[in-house]
Amino acid sequence: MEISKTYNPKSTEAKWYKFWLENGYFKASPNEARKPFTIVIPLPNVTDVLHMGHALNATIQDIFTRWRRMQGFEAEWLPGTDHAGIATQVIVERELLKDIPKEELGREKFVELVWEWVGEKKNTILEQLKELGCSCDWDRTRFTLDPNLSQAVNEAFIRLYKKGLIYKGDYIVNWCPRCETAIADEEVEHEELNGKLYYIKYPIKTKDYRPKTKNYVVVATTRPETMLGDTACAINPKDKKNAKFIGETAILPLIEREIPIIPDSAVDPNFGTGIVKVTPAHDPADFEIAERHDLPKILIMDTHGVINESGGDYSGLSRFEAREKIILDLKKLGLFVKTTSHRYSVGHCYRCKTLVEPLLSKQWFVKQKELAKPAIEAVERGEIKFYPDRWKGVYLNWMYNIKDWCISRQIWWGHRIPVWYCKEMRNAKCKRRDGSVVSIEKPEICPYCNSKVLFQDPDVLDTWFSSWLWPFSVFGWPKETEDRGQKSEISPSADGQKSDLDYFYPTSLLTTASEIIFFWVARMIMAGYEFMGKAPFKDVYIHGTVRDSRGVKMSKSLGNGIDPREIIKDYGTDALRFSLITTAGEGQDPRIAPNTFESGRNFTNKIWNAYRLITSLSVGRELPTAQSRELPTAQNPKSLDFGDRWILARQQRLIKEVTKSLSKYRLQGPLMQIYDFFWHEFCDWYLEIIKLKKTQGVAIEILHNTLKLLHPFMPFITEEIWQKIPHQETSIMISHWPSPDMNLFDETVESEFELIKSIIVNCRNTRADLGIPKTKLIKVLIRCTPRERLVIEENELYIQRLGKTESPEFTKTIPKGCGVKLTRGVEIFFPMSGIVDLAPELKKLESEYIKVSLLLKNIEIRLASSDFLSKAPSDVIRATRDKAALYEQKLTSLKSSINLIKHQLSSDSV
RNA sequence: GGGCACUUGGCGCAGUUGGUUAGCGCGCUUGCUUGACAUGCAAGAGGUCAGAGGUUCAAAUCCUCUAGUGCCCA
Repeated sequence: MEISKTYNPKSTEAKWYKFWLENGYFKASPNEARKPFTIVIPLPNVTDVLHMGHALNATIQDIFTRWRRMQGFEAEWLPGTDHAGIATQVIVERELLKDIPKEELGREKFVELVWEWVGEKKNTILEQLKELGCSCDWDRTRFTLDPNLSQAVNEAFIRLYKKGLIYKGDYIVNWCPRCETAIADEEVEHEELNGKLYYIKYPIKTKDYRPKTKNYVVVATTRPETMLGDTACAINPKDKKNAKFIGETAILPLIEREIPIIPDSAVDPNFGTGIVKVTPAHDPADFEIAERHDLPKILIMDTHGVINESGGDYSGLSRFEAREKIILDLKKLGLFVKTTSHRYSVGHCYRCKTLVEPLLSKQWFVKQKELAKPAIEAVERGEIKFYPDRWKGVYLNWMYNIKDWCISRQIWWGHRIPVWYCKEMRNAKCKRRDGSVVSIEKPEICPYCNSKVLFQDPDVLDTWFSSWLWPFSVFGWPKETEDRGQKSEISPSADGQKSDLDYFYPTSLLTTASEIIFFWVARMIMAGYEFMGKAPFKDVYIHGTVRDSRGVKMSKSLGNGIDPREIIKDYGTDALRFSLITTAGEGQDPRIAPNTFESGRNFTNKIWNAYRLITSLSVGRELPTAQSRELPTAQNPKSLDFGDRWILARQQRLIKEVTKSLSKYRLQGPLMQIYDFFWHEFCDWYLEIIKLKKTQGVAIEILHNTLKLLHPFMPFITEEIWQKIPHQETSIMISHWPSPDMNLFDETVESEFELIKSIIVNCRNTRADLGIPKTKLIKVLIRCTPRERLVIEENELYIQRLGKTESPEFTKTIPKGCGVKLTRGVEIFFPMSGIVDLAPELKKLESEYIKVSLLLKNIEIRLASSDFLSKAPSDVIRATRDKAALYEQKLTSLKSSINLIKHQLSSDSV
C-alpha cells in the first residue's frame, strides 16, 4: 500500500483519541497492586476557550501522566471546570441580558439563565483539551457547583466558622463598581501610572474663623474626591515642621465638617506636605488610623462608585465627575494650591479592568494566620517542593505576610453563603449575635428568639473558596469520609479496598503558572492541612507565561495571541506540543511566533518518513512479527553488526538520560535529546547505513523504543506508527516505558563509530571544498594505528558509500602531493593530482594551523604551571596532556600538508 | 521602595554538581529532483557567553557590583 509522503495528522488524531477513550485507557481506580500517580487539573473557568497558556499547562500534565502510566503507575488526571463567579456573571449580563439590569429579571430567573448558559458552554474547554490529546479521566470530570463539591464548600465553611476562623466584619475591601462586588486582594491588578498629587488648603478653626482665613494646613492627596469622607487630618508625631498643628481642629472645605488634626506614626512625613487627610471608609491605611483613633467612618459612595447623600452637593456624581467639580469649587474658594506630577499605582479588577475602589463594607473573612502555619512549615520542611525551586521563596514571603481573606461576593452566581438571619431579633441574645445562624438548610425558627422569619445571606462565596478544596472534594470529601466512618462500624475492611480519597489523596503533582501561586496553590495547601491533615500534593511545577515574539504576554485583549487550535489544524497536535515544550525552557517564559511550530511539524514529518523508509526496506520480505522478532537484547550484543551495536548503545544512553530528566521534572532537555538522537543519529547515520545493508530488525527495535520515549510528548504520531510496526501491547500508551539495558552500553563502539563518522565527514568536506562532482569517487590514504586500521577496514563500506570514496588504502609514510585532514588522531590523505583549486584549501589549513597553535599554547601554559599540576585532579591533567599531544600531532600534520600544497601550487604556477 | 528572573552568533533557545576547539532550531551562503523526507540532504559563514571586578590551577558556569529587560510584592 502506498504510504503518504508527508505525515497527515488530521487522519490520525481523532481516530486514536477515540480508540483510547473506547478502551478506557484514561481511567484509573484504586488498585493496591500499583502506586497511584495523581494530578488534579488547575480547573479552567467554564467561560474559558483554549489559549496557548492552557495548551502549555495541559501538555505538561499530559506528559507526566502518560509517562507515569507507562511506568506502571495507576495514573489519574482528573479534569474539571470552575464556575468562575464574577467572570461568568459578567458574561451573562453582557451577552444575554444586554443592558437590562439583572434585578428586573430577579435572582432566581437570573441564576437559571446562567445555568442554561453554563450548560451550553461548560464542555467547550474540556472538549478542546481532548484535541490536545489530554489523557484525562473524563468519567471523573467535576464542576465546582456539583452537589458534592457544594457540600464540601458548606462543610468547610461551617467547620471554619465553628473554629472561629470565619468572621463577618466591617473592613476596607477592594470594591469593583462595575461588578458591584468585593474582590480579594489577589484579584486586584496594580498598574503604575503617572498621576497627580493635589494640594488643598484645610482651614484651621479659630475663634475668628472665616472661610478666607490665613490659618490653614495644606494636605496632599492623589484622590481629592474622597475628601468628602474625611474625618481627620494626620501628621507624623516626629514631624517637627508640622507638629504645631497637632491638636488643632480643621474645617473640612466644601462640607464644613470639623475634623481633628491627630498624630499618627503611619504618616510619611515626606509625602506631600507631611499632612494627610484621613478618609477611613475609602482607604485601607486611613481605615487603620481611624481604628487607632476611634474616628467616624463615613461612606460617601454607593456600590456603583457614585457619590451618595453624605457627599452633600456632589451626591449623584460619579467618582470621576466629582473630582472635576471639587477641584473647580476649591479653586473658586481659593483653597486649591497646586498639583504636582506623581507616580503611583492604582488597582484594577482582574475580571473587568475597572478601577477598583477601596470601600468600607461588611464582608465575610477567613482568618489566615492559623491556617497558614502548617502550610508554611510544609514548604519550609520540604514536604512540598516547588519546581523551579525559586518559587518557594515567593510562596513563603507571601505566606509570612498573609492577610485575612475576604470571601463574600455581592453577586448571584456561586455558592450561597450558608448563613441565615433572624429578621425580627426579638431579644437581646438574638441582637447580640446579629441574629445570624450558620446552617445549610433554612432553620425553622430562630434559635435565639424563636422567630419564624429568617432570610439567607444574599451573598455568595468567592470562587476560590470552592477551588481551594479541589484536590480532595473531587475525590468525594466530605461525603466519602462520612460514609466510610459509618461503614467501618458495621464491617471494618469489608473489601479491603481503599476509597478514592484514600488512594488518590494526597495527589502527586500540581502544574500551574506563577500567577496562581497565591490565588490557589497557597490556599489549597492550607485547606489540605486543615481539612485532610495532609498536604494536597507533593510537588508543584510552575511553568512560564506564554509570550509573543516581542516578549509581550499573550492576551485576548491585546489580540496578540496565537490560537492553539489553528496550529493543530495546520500542523497537528504533536507539532504544537513539541514546539511548545522545546521553546519553554525550565520555568522560563516561552516566546512564541507563528513559525515556532514549524520545527514541530518538520519533526513529525521526519518521524513519519523514517517509518516509511524502514517499511520500504522490508518490501519483498515479511516484517518480523512481534512474537518472531528476535530482540537484540536476546542475542549476544557482540554478535551484532557494528552499526547496530552503535545505535543500540546510543539508545540505552538516551533512555537513561530521558528517564532521569523526567524524574527531575525537566521536559525541554529530554525532548531535545530525543530529537537529536532520532534525527541526527538514527536518521542521519543509522538509516543511511541500513540502506546499504538492507536490514531492518534493529531499526524497528530502535524505532519501537524511541516511539515509547516520545509518546508522552507526542501521543498521536507515536500511536499511529506503533500500530503499524510489530508490537505486543494493544496501544503504545499502555506499553512499558523502556529501561536501559546495561548489556548494550558500549563506549568502545560509540567512540569507534565517531571515528568512522568523522572520516566520512572529512571526505565530504574535501569533496565540497574542492568542488568534486558527486559522481566521481575520491581516493583516500589513511595513516593510523593497527587497531584503528582494523575498525576502518571492517567498516570501509560505510566510508566508501557515505563518503563517496574508493576503497580506503593505508600508508605508513606521508605521501607526496596530497591534501591532508586530521581527525581523532587519524591522518587522511587525499591525492590532489588533477584537482585544480588548492588555494582555498591552503587558506583553510593555515587558519586552522593558527587556531590550533593558539589552543596548544594555552594548554602548554597550563601544563607548565605547578599549581595546575599539584591542584587539578589527575584525570584532568592526563586529559590535558593527551590533548596537548593531539594538538602537537595535528600541527605537524597541518604543517606538512601546508608545505605540500604550497609546493604543489608553486610547481603548478611554474 | 523590596524581591525574583533574564541578558550566549540576525532571531528564538540549550549548556543544573566549574575542566568540550561553546551547541541546537529558524534565518543566511553554496551545491544537490542522492528511489524516506525540499516539512529534505550535504557543506559552510556567523559568538572574546551584557559590562567591570573577584574566587579558583581552571569561569558561559561560583561571588560582588553596574547597566538593560521582564515579572511579582508593597
